[in-house]
Amino acid sequence: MREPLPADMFDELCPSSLNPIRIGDKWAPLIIRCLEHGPRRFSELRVPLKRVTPKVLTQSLRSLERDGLVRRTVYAEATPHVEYELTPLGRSLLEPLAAACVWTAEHWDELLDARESYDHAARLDPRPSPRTGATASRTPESPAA
Amino acid sequence: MREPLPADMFDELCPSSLNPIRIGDKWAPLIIRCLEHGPRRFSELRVPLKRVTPKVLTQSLRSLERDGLVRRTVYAEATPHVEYELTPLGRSLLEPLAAACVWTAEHWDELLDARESYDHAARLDPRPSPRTGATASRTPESPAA
DNA sequence: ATAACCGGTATCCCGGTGGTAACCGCGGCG
DNA sequence: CGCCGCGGTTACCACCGGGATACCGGTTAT
Repeated sequence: MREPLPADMFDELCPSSLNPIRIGDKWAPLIIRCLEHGPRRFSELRVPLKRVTPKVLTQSLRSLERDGLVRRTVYAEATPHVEYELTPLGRSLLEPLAAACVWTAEHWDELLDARESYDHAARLDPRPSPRTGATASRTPESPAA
Repeated sequence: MREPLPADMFDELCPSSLNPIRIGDKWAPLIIRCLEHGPRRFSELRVPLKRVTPKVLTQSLRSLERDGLVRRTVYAEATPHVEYELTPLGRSLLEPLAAACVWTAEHWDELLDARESYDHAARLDPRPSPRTGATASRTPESPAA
């Protein structure tokens, strides 16, 4: 809980942006998962989210704060700092978020295969004008070539 | 299944764009729900999705097709037409999609309240420079006024 | 012949998201 | 004193999603 977040928490190739199931803006789900096990400071979050610039991280955090999913607390003690943590409302998102992760884990390969074959077919058949790509099941029109 | 889709299937104020849980692009979840009970033709989909221009609807359908979630079939019979239907992979999305809908239904009010009070506070306190907005819990710095 | 329907495309445009880089005030510390 | 880390902010900019409008080629209906 207090141990620092691992810098490689998110795979470089993490397909969150390609994932059909999304929560909030581009980085919101990753932020939520970073906060899953307790409050975190801004600079702590920057470790696993090293691809996120401070501006964008601030934007995302503000948006989450606005939606009541994250609470921002300023500690003005000797060493002042800021902590972000999930509100109960934010915690309630963990469940559907986990469900989304499960779906992705289970079907990611299928989705990638589908994309690959779709793109492959599109390269072979750069749809002339009336889209002859997807062959009809009954009485297909004459295929190209 | 073969009865036409209701034109008012989606509320004018349907907050899908504000929903923190999203699937695919802006219209994808609505399209998926339109296809939930059987194949649909392009012009059938345009009825409930009347706010979606044909270009954008085509884009969304192509994207879903590319991801293997929707199958596009051209029937070149006497009266040629096109049908879209969910693939098994697309059907598997219905479950997390429903979970997302449940979450939104349960927490929509909380989220709206949070936004309202956040925006209200922001108007009262147009953050001067160092953000004094969120009061610290211990040893808060002197609040404005 | 002509009009309508179907399933889209083509073109233009606009706004928002997200990225880069630089800078900032504050406090602590060597 | 100067510098660093913290937690950002500001300015600028490129890209892309999405919207508006118009058009299109084929087929059927009138």
